[in-house]
Amino acid sequence: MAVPKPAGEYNPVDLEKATLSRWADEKTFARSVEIRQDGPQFVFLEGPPTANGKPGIHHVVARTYKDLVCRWKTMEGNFVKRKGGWDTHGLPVEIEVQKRLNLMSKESIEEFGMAEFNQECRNSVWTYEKAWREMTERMAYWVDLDNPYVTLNNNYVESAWWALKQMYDNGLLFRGHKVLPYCPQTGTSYSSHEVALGYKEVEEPSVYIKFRLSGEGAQRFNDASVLAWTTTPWTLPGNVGLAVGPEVTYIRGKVVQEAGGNWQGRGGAEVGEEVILAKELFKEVIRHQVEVIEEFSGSELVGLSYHPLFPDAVQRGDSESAWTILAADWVTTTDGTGVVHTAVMYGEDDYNLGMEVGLPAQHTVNMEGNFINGTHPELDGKYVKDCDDQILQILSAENLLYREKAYKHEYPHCWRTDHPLLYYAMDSWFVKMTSIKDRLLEFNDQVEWAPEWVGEGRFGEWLRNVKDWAISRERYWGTPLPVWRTEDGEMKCIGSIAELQQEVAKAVAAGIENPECPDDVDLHRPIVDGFTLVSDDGKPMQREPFVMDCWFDSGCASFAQWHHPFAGPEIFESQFPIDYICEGVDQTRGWFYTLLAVSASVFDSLCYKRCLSLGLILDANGKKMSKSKGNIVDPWDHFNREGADATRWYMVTAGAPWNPLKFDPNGVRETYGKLFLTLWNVYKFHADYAALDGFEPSEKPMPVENRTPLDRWILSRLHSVTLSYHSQFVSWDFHKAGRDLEDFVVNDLSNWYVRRSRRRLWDESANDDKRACQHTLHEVLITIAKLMAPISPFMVDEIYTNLAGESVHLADWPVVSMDGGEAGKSGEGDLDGKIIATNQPHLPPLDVGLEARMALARQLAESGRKIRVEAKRRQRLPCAEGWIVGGPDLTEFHDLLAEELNVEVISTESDLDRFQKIEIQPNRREIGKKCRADLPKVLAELADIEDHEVALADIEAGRLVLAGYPIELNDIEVRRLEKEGYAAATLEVGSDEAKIDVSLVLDMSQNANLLSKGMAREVVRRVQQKRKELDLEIEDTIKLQVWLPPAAPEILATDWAWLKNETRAGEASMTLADAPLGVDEFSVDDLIIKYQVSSE
RNA sequence: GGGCGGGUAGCUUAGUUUGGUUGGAGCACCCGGCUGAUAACCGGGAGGUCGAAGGUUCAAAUCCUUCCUCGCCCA
Repeated sequence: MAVPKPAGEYNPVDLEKATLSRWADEKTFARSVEIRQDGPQFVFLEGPPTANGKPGIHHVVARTYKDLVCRWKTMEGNFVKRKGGWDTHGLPVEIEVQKRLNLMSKESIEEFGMAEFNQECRNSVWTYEKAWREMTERMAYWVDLDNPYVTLNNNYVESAWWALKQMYDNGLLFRGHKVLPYCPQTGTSYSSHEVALGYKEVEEPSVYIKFRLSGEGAQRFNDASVLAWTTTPWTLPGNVGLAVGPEVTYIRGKVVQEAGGNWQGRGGAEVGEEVILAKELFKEVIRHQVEVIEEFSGSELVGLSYHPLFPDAVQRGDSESAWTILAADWVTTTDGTGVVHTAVMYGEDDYNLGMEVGLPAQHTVNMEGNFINGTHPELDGKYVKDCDDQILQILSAENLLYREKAYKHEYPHCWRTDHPLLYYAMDSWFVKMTSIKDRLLEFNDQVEWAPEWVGEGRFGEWLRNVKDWAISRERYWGTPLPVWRTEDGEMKCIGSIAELQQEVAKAVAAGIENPECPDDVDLHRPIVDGFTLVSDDGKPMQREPFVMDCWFDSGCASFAQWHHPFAGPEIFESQFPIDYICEGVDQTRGWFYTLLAVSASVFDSLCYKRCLSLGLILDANGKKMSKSKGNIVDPWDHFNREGADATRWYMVTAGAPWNPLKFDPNGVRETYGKLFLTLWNVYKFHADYAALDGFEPSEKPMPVENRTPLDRWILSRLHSVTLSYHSQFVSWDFHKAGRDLEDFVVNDLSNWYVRRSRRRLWDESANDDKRACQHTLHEVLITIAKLMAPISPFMVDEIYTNLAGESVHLADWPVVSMDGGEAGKSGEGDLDGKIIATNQPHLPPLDVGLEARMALARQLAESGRKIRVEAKRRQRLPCAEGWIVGGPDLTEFHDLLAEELNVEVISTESDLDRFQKIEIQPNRREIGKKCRADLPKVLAELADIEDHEVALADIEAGRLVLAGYPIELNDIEVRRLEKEGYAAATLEVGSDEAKIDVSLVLDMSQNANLLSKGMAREVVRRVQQKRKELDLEIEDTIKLQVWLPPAAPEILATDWAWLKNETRAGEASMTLADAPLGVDEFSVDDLIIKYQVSSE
């Protein structure tokens, strides 16, 4: 350590840039990690962002929480590796490229060339890498971006292949059909994560269709029609079944009258026509007068056949069950007709039912979203969503439509192209998550979630309803699915490059031609598609033409970042499972899930032990930030104005991390002005005087117990605040920690300690008190720097480096871990001054009594000012005497209070009655317990008591009974009120059990001595103001003339001498003569005082 | 439609677990004071149907019920 340099002015942008280059020069990040390499591992995993989107303020929020925990854990002595990562595959990348090159269909991509297309994707992935890097560095997120994991790298892909092979070997990977939300524009089905991005409210036709019974059913039910309901008319050509609830009650009704004049839309029914539907929905659906002919249960309908709506659309094949009524227990009567139209290929329930009973599984819609030729002459080749009207027209013309009406509901849309998705049965690959659901739930129970309700509620709920994970995508840019298949369905899953090479060699040996498969073969399409493997019985095997859900990629990050298992077990084993991850709450079903899904299915293990789930970031009006609304906050606006420190501190203290953050640019401004400027000025005050005085921090300081109460107080406060800050960190309450620390810096340190200490440092001669103050400030600043370093790493590093000679990020956390975890003693309560040992070797002595007494002294100072205002006694006119009545001994603060309150002498007065009388107040909590409903009566009688002294004596003697209830001491509170003639205020201190009244009484009398002092202060105040206006240096002397009016109180010699000294007036005169024109003047107590200041 | 979280002053929020005197702060506003104290500080004022209604209770921001509303997630 060395004598600190003067601080200079605070310019956050310059300071932060200089700090960044110092960190770069001194390799501070790397060193901060290396010096802890023998410490315990704290494993962090970076959730990989995609670099083909511009980073925004919400990324700064997430990165702040990642960074602060890693920095904190590092300072605690842990070895915290921080490998960066990039998510580089997936649909968003493809869409971006497709838009740019105008390749909006799969055909056009293939025409363009898959290899070329993927090359474009590979390049596009890095579009904003520079912007990300700059943002990351500027905000001081310490993460290793020079050796990041990248999901497109061969090593990464190979690890992902390995993981998939594990799943395959564990029997978790299977091929099937699945009805998925599908976008014909992008040619892709979507995972639930993606679908979730595009729900929109839309109004669509909802229709009731008449299905005419045929055969036996027609006879039994007199040619009635079964009514079914749908909101997707385009699925009607694919109808092959109707589902009813076997337990549900249905009716058959006969139309007996024409519809009324208020019939809307197409459709209808003729008199004499008969319809069947659920009894419960009958009134809601039927708009004709109808005679109910019979009631029966759904099971009576099961097995009956009906006439297909579009007879040519689907071939019956060998299906017996096609166009019959089927039983399904999931049919409800909450909406529709109690009869569910079933189109096997276009609904999940439909598909499952169809598979169960053997309905024909035939598409009526192709992959482009158009009706297949042969469906219906008017529909063939048309985009299904454009056909709603036409379909209704066709059905209406054949009298198969009963009613149509508009229906508003949430419907999923493509999150990229905004087109409505079609539920569509597709070839797909799945991971059988349903079979490991119990393990997922067990692992989740072991995760420490912040906040808890995300883990228990949202995530737990998701896991309890877990579905098999559809991991294949009919796309180009992604990790290829490493499965090869013969035409008749034999399969092989490849788990490494070496295995691929072996299999290729085997195929070549079997006479199948293959390209080279070198060690660095690119594990992407179309290269891997080019390999044809061979099955055990010699048949060629082609790769399944899918890539994997890019969420599978990032779900592999915990091990694929280390190229596990190909890189050997050491690194992986030391870095798994993860201690801490942190992302937005939107990752609950995203990354939080896929990490667990992969680790559970590959390692049968949890993946992360702690997960901080962050709230969304909203704009200042509470609206979600989005490009389209134009309410995006650019982090650089703040980096370049208030600095990254203030931006980070604001984000952390604006609310709990898991709550939505309304990002208010004014809040950043406030944080800058309040915390950072204040702290800088405290630091500047210390550093400037330290430099001036040649303060050497390493010299032996005065023992704390010998320092002034003010010093001991701020040091004890530092201890208390540090402990509670630490325990708030431990319980994830970073926002509370930050707010408390901010309060400490602004109120305790700056507004009280420094303000009360200024004069100590102004003294030019060397003395012990000044040295003690320097050491105290030094120690406080050092510890504050350490505490703030994780949240806002710049300014405190400048402070710490100047004061301690090295970067704060190499320093140790000031709190050492304790067994009980009881870290946060607030220092309240114990007024008698017991010092509580906390076994914290790096913190100064804790003295909770001193803290409590100082808190009281400060309250008294506030009271004193209030007394003056109420008594209209100006602050600069001293009072002769003041008394503190009651409470603990505050002798140690009497001088301080006298100065604060401008009172000549403060003393303790034990004779309460000299100033005060007592008053009895009810303790409602206590009386309420015993009196219950009679409380108001008791209170009324209590209020009627006139002589409180007597009443108190009665209570003490057990004689007082109110409304029939004996009143005891703990039923009341005794208050003290000041007698008239004194200006006074009373405070209540202490906790419920031991409440004490403390009063401050001021003597309001005046005399010549007081008036002289008061007048001297008035003059000093104006002269100082003038000195400032004249821009004089503090040490400059002045020439001063004062002209007093004859009625003014005399300024006594001692006060005049004090005045000259205070204002550094070398030459000074004071007369009662008339002043010349043009000099300065002020008025006080209706007197005009004139003065002139000039520099000497 | 279901789950979760929120709704407290013009704005940002504490307090709600464990009911108890007059719901606390900060920003902004108004008045006053103080200052060789920094984009300061201190005192006072104004500003609250604590989302609404009902219930429990002597007593509800706090507990219960229903509803409204916003957000997220799911369907």
